[in-house]
Amino acid sequence: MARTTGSIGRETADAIAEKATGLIAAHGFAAVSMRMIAEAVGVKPGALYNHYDGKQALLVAVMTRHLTRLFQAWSEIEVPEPPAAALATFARFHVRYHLTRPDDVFLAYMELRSLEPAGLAAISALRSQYEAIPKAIIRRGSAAGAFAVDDPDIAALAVLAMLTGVTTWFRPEGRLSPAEIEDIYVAMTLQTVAAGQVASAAPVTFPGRMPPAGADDFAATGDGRNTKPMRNATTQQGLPDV
Amino acid sequence: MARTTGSIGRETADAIAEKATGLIAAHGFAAVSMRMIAEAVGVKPGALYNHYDGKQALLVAVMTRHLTRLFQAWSEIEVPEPPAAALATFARFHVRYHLTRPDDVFLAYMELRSLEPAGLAAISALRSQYEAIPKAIIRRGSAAGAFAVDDPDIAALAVLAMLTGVTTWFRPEGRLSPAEIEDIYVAMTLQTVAAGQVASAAPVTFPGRMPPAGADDFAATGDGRNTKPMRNATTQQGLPDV
DNA sequence: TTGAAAAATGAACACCTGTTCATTTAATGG
DNA sequence: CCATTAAATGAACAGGTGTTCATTTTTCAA
Repeated sequence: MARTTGSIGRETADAIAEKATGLIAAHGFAAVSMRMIAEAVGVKPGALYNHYDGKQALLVAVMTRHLTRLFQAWSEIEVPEPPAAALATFARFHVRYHLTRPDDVFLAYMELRSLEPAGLAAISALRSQYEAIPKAIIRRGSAAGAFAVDDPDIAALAVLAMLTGVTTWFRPEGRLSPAEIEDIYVAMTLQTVAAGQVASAAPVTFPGRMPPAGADDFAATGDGRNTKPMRNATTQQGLPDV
Repeated sequence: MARTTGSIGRETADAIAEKATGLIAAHGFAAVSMRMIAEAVGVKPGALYNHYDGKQALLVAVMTRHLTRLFQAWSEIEVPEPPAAALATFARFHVRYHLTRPDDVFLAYMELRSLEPAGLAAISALRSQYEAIPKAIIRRGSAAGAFAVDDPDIAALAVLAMLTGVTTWFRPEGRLSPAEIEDIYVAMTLQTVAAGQVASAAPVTFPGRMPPAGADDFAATGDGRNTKPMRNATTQQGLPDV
């Protein structure tokens, strides 16, 4: 025998994934070429194909790597039993992870559209698995009366969106430290699902057509969305259809 | 004189913007070619340049069109005086608009990275102007004691992220109608900023390194983010630095 | 109907894309 | 040290990119 697999190749493969993550997060998958990635790594384009089967495979690898790490990190967390404490723990974890590796998170959430069917199915499954964490906590807390939400699953998705949004404005040189940001988001998360308040106060009057009459040939673009007329629901009063 | 400007050109220009919006929202700016847009419109690629100066100018035009419409729609809304009602009105407006024109919203939030400096400055300014709406409401409600938030501006951004996130899972054929979804999100928004509760209960124990030790050459990718060590803040207890 | 201007065409351009492959370089177990 | 294999190279490929421009077609005011 002679040279063993992965002696130096593992390092290069990691470097490729790392540089690709940064570039794709910054410019988008389609905007980043294999030549750009190769140059960032310090290698010629052809070398990338010794480590990944192609651009699409690289994207799948990068996303899988991120989600695997995310699960690994969560599995190491000690989650307290009470729903409120559990949700607080999750919120803190999620925000901290996002502030630590914003590129990975951003990429995994944004480039699903760049995945071909095979990879999409795999990554979507992992993503759903992660979303199941806050869903389970909120469902449990809701059933136990610790939380009061209209719809536990939607509340979980709303909380996730809120927490994930931190990456859109966070700058390390900003006025708040990561720890302070964590505290703020944990508090807001708990408030969002908190029991003991009637939130739907103040009936809202909401006049006016909503979608400003745009080009009249707009309908041609519609893909069938929003065809169901909006009907007034329980807490609404006199809200005209759109 | 002869033929007047915009006789038929306005329609084509609108069709181009409309088709471009849908395609870019679906595949990303870089992944959509001028030839794809032209074909969707039913025209040859060269014709696009009779209406827009180029691909970049088209993106700027599409975003400006969306934000202009958004402001126009908001300006037609009657906003009640009390902060809670005002915020509820904004939340309902925001969710409804997003459910009505998800492509425009998604594109405007996601393709900022595809803008060159000139266009970026213009669009960012409009975006900040929109974010100022909930910021002002929450600041006012916070000062008046109607809301209790740690940081009004961050609360506004968090609420916006939460509301905008509705587009990531909404499907018109889903089990909830748009009106029901509006109600749920309005309620959650009000809860998020609600006064009268101590949310920061349950001290969280949070062991373990957070960023799972990845490639050791990761530092090379860092762009300076997260260099400040995380320090424990007020509501935290025994949370180790990352 | 005529003439001028707007709009669309079709072909061409220089360049960039992902990917391949025979060849060369480098590392390592025996 | 040497044979073997991993890894990197450099050149090439077929096709796609944004954009241009002279020409043709369409529209409408006079």
